[in-house]
Amino acid sequence: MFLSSHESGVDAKKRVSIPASFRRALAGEDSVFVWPSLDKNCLEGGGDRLVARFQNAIMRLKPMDQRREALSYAIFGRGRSYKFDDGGRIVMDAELLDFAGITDKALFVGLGDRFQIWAPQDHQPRLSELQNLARDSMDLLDPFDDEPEALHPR
Amino acid sequence: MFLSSHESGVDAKKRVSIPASFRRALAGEDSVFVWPSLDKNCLEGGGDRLVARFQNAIMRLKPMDQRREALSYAIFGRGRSYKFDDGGRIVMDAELLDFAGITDKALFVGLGDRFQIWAPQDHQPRLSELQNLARDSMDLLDPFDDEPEALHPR
DNA sequence: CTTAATTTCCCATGCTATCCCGAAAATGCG
DNA sequence: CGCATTTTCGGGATAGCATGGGAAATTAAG
Repeated sequence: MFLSSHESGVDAKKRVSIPASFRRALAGEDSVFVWPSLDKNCLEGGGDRLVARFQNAIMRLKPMDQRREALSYAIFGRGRSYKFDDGGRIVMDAELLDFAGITDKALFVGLGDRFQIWAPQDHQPRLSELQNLARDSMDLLDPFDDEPEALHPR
Repeated sequence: MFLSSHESGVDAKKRVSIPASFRRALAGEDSVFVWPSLDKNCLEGGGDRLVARFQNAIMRLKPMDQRREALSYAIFGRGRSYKFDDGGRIVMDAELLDFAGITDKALFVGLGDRFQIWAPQDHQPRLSELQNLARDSMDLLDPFDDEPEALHPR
C-alpha cells in the first residue's frame, strides 16, 4: 500500500529514486508502471496488480466501443513500465516529465492502491482545497456493516 | 504487453524498426502480424496470441455465415506476417503502407494486447478527442470487487 | 539465356539507455 | 551522541538499439 509523501531529485539523466517505502509496497516486483493522469497534470503509478485491473476493465468493453481505444491509448499508449536499477531508480521519459511539468524535483504522493508524481510547485496549491474537501467528506469514512470492536481484544 | 508510443523511420527499402520494447513484448517470437485496421486508416499489429484469438473467434462462426468470410479476408487476407531482420526491422508492403498513408515516418502506438501503426500526421489530430473521452470514461477503470491491499506485504 | 532490377542478408556506426561501482546523505539503533 | 544500515544520488563503462550502406541471392524483363 502506497503511504505518505516523499520528494525525490531528478538528475541530468532523468533518473528518479522511487521512495523505498513505495518499492516495498510493490512487494518484490522489479518494475513500476507510470502513466499520465487522465484528469490532472501529474503522473500516476502503480504495480502489476493495478495494471491487471485496468487491463481487465478495458477488455470488458466491446471492440467498437470508442471508450475502449481511448482508455487503452491514455493508459497503455502513453504509459510506460520502468525497471528499477540497483539503487531503486527509474529513468523517466521526457514526454512524461514534460506532461507533469517536472524538472529537477518530483513529489511522490501515496494514495493507497496507486501513487501520484507531481512537480512540487503544482501540488502545493492544491493542499488546502483537498484538506477542506476531506473534512466535509468525513462521514463517508464510517462503516455501515462492520461489527463493533471488542472492549478488550483477544 | 505493448506500451508507450515510438516514432520510427521508414527508409528507401521500406524497412521499419519495430520498437525494441514491442519486440520484447512479443517474448521470443521472431515475427509480427500486421493487418489494416477495420475502422481507421491505420495498421494494427500483434503476436501469435492475438492471431490465435482472432482465429478462434472466426472459427466459431458457421461456414455459411457471410461474416466469417468477411472477417477472414479483412484480417488474414489483407494482413501479413513479417519476420525481423537481425536489427529488429521488417520490410513492409507498399499496400499496407499506402493504406495507412505512411511514407517516411511510422508511429507505433501500444494498446496493451496489440499496437497501431500510424502516419504521424494522421494520429496527431486524434489526440485531444481521445484524451477527453478517456477522462470521461475514467470510472470504468474502478474495481468492483477487488479486495483491499495489505498494509505490509509479505 | 543474359541482363537488369529488386529483395534479402550481413556488417558498420553513431547514439542512447542500461548496468555497475561507490560516495554522500539520511535514518535507525544502542 | 556516535556508529551501523539504509537510501539517495553522481559518474563512467558497457551493451543494446536505430539506421545506413553494400554484397549476395532471387526474381523479373528483354
